[in-house]
Amino acid sequence: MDSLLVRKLSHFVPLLPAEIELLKDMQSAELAVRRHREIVSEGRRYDTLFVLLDGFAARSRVVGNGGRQILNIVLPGDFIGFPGCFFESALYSVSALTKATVSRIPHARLVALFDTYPRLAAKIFWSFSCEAAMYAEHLVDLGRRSALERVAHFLLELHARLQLIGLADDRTYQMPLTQEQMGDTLGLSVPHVNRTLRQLRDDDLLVIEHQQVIIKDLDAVASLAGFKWRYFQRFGLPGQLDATDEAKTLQVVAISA
Amino acid sequence: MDSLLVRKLSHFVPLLPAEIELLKDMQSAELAVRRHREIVSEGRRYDTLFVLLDGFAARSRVVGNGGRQILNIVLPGDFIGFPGCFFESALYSVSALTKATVSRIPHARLVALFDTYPRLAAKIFWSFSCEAAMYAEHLVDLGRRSALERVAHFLLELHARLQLIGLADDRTYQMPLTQEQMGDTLGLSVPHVNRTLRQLRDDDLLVIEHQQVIIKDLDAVASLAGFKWRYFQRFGLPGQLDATDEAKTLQVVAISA
DNA sequence: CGGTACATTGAAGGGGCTCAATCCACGTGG
DNA sequence: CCACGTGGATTGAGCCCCTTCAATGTACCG
Repeated sequence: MDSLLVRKLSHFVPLLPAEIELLKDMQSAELAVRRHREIVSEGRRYDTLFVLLDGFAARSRVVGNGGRQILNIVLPGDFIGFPGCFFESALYSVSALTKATVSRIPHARLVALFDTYPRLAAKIFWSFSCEAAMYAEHLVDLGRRSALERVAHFLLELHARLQLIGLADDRTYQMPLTQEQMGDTLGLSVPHVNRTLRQLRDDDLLVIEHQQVIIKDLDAVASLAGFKWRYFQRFGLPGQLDATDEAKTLQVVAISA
Repeated sequence: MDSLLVRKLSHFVPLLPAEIELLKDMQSAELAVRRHREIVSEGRRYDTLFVLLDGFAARSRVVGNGGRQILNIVLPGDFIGFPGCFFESALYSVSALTKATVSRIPHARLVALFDTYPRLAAKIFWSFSCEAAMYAEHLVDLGRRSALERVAHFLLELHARLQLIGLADDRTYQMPLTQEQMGDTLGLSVPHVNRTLRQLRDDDLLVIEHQQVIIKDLDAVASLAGFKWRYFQRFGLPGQLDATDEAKTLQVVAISA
């Protein structure tokens, strides 16, 4: 069975068999990370990319006055290291929200990929674009949506992302975040997150119990949140980078090598 | 003289002379865009990247209830098209805030770059990382900063970015945004932007008059806003991709090929 | 059994919004 | 040359969403 990384990437860009092999080959042995432990620390140098194989993690920044902003939630199959990994030192911390396992991809391997297998490098970078699009969506959330819309939108996005990797079924999924962590991602205080969840529950739209999200009325929640699929659409690359075009790809590799 | 694009890119990653030539060559003739005109429209397919050569532009999204969120301000030398250009249809609109001129880079040229000149492609993608980092910073703004901090931080960031391309001097720069546009980027209402600017003025920290920002007390504003350079640092690629180290670079290619 | 982590609820206050009026600079046509 | 229209800045009054502070409840764990 394919790894979650492969499964997620192929949702966006078709992967050649050789590329799947290469992805597998690039990763180190699995590495266990304990809950609350930092995988990447803000301000520190680091020269490896990670892939989250299992568990939840959060990319975050602490701000002067003691507050904290979670930039995004990292799910299994996601890369850890963009965009910070391209700077002198990490711009943000990434810490495990649950027990997690990761594998490492040495930075040098990624760089080398540009020479040896540019098309795979391109595909990986495209997945980074997807991540940037999620940031942008999050921006709209914080800038222009009410607390109710934010919470609803957040939970729907998580649902959609988890479904993509087979970790959520139709209406429910496990969601290990505390209300404090939700508040930190949505720019809300803990009590208000709580009240907002209560309202969703009272309105029979959505319940969280025992870390399980149960969406009672998907359409209503989606319309309340203004949720659209957007960045989950497939990439649009007419003809190019297409898995059915293997001959051409291999030829290119030969030339550039 | 080098173009602004080259000048900006070289701040982050060293460019080889051949790469500079190539960048120049990839761009179409200049294209004039009138104020308020959309360069890219949300939801529409489009298959070219743009480079903003002159003027200001904004990447934005309209939300259900009539509001609008500006995701970031596009300055001369910036690419237009990330991350939206990698999706079926544009995720956001980009519209000119002033009279502007752009040049086009056909999407196909960029894709081809991965085969013909992967290292330049890599550098361009690295500049996209920088953009993603700005999104993240903007997230912290909206999530965890007060109106006063937001406005101050925003104006300092613009100042720093404009200095990078030689469009701002020590303490002043031209800033063509209306208060409404500032409000749309900072998630604030027009009256409140106004009151906040007034406060900055009353405290002798910063003035805007005739579309000119005058920073009276840079240190005070910076500390108020918690402004740090962060994503303006150079990229940290020890040895690799370094223009002064071409021999080693080639060696890496040879090994990994 | 006490301790810790987290959820829940209440009361009070404030930061920022909405609504609305006014002002100002500028361009345009009569 | 002036009247008018328009886009934008400015200011005020009232209110509401969300925060802060604080207390209580509850599950789990050593």
